[in-house]
Amino acid sequence: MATYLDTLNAEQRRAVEHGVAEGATVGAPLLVIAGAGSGKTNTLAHRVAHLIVAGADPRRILLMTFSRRAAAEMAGRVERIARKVLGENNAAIMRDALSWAGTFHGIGARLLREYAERIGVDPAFTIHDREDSADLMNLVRHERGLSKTESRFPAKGTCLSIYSRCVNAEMEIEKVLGQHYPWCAGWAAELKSLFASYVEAKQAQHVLDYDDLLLYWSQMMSDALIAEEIGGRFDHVLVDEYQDTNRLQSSILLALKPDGRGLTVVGDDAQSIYSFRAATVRNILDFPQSFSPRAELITLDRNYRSTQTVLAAANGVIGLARERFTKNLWTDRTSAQKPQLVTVHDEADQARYIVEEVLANREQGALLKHQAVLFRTSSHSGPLEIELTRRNIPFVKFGGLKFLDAAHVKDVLALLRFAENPRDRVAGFRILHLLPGIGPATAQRVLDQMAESPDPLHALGQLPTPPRTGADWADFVRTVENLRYSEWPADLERVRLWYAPHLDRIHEDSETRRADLMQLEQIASGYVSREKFLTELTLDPPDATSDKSGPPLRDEDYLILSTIHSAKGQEWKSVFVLNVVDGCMPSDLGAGTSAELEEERRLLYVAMTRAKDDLHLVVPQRFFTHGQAAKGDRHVYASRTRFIPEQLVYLFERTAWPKAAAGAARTAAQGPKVDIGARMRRMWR
DNA sequence: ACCCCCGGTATTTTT
DNA sequence: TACCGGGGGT
Repeated sequence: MATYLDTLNAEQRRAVEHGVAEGATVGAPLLVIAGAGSGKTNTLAHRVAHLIVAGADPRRILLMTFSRRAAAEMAGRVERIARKVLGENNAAIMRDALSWAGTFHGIGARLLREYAERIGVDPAFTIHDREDSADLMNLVRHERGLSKTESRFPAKGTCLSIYSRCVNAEMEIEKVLGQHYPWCAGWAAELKSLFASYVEAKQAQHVLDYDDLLLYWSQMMSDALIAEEIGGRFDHVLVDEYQDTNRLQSSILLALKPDGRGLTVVGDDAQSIYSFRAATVRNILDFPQSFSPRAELITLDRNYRSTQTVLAAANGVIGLARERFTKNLWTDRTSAQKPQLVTVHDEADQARYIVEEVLANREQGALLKHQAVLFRTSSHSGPLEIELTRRNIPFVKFGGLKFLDAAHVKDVLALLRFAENPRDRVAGFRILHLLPGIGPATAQRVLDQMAESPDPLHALGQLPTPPRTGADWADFVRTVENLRYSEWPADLERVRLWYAPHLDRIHEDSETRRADLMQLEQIASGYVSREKFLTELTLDPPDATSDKSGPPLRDEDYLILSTIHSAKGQEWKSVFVLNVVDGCMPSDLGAGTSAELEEERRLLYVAMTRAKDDLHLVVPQRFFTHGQAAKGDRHVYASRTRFIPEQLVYLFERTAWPKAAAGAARTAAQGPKVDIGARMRRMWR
């Protein structure tokens, strides 16, 4: 009968079939503890498909994942499985089926848009990303005179982080300050009033920030009627990566399904790496006891991804964790090859080593795509990126700087957002500032006058031309008015035409930036409306940057570079981890409290468990320090990460690179050790 | 309004 | 180093 479940092991099958009986699909709450590589995604996809096959309405299934990418992948898998089982005749069920698959933030935005009128929110609200939020916080901070305090007041980013943690952890500000920002503890009262003003500013401007998408959702659920209505829309609620959710998210979940029936959460406490975002493993650990009777617990500890040797090393690392709740993973994939602990001279050699190995692997038939280089911090890949570019090896990088962070891209988006929501001052300020002759004072005045009017765009058209703006002003006003009623995607062309002269004026390299804007236009054409485009782009920015601009290299082969955070849930045949030294892993900045240190340990564990066949941990011995001339040689010696102490080294094969003989031959070719040119120049300084 | 210079400082990970 | 914010001059 259900032969499509035959590929699953006993535990996976239990997880898939839980609560599904003859004629019924909604069962008691379920917690699946799924170790790395234990077929978690596959199990969850099969569960959803199984529910549908058993009669659940796919439009009444809410599936929340950590990232949009994961949601899309999951929806695709579910559809493939279900279509196969249902046969083409019944496959119509699957049309637009899993419409409620997304991130907490994405689903929140959608629900809030829908319920806006009932909760007194403008349905045309725009969403601030992290940077916009920081800008607004800064604005308020200045208005309140907090930028000129006697002793230094926390910077805008810090203020926003504190605010964010209060919201997401559902914690009092005093407690947050004490636990996470002790150096700001003296400012509690000022911060409180700052946050009050920040909230008022957001409301006046019809703007929500990331945290609001959860907070408003959660608040909306405290109304019994609305809670019942929204909860009643879904028979099943499934959450992936539950270890990386925060208290606010768990409140929402409990409000959706107070008795837990129809609720499934999946996660692995050993892979919890987002506590800086207020995620707490308590959510997953306390889940079973949150209901009565308690939630069913199923553990998946058979790993299908990695070889036994890779797993042994990863288990070794996580085995030293201070506290741990999950069992060791096991596998029957044997291998003679232990993971490698490779000592190299410095970061430049690290890059050369990786290029050499990657190319050797490719000669052996492994696509570049099946290999990945992981690192703690986005900037760690700098030297490698240079080497890859030099050797003409295509790569795509995940994490770190985003396409959307580029000034010119933000300008264009700001104009669109301003047209969509003319009360959005951050957008308005940014766009007004582009006009020659308009500085902070004029921009402020314009926005103030707009804010007073019930129809801000009309008010804008009525304003006298500010001095020294000339034709640019009329041009601007006309463009905004034309954008008032969106024609999508034609809006974007309007914006581009308006922006072009400013781009040329402001930026030297307008040519390359123009290419980015063309790419943006390409992305935009994939969205059905301006509102959708702006919302989704904010909630799910394109997360890869490649070395080539232009259309993403879809079919081509390329090497993956990724922060460990962005590598979550993924796997590759070969994995290289950069800078496995103290100071990078753990990061100097994250080694403060023991909780932070434990999270850094899990981070290394996550990195290691991404590897299927080969794992290379690279340990550069020497780091050039920052803050010196380009050819300076001030450096520090680094030591292997404390997470792999002597007692674990036997789990690895230790190698050094370059091999001694090759090294001797190479020295001469290794680029100038003595920079004669620099010496000559220095003679005259 | 805008440009330039100076001094202080933070510096990760992401929806 | 790089970036920001402030101050001062045009």
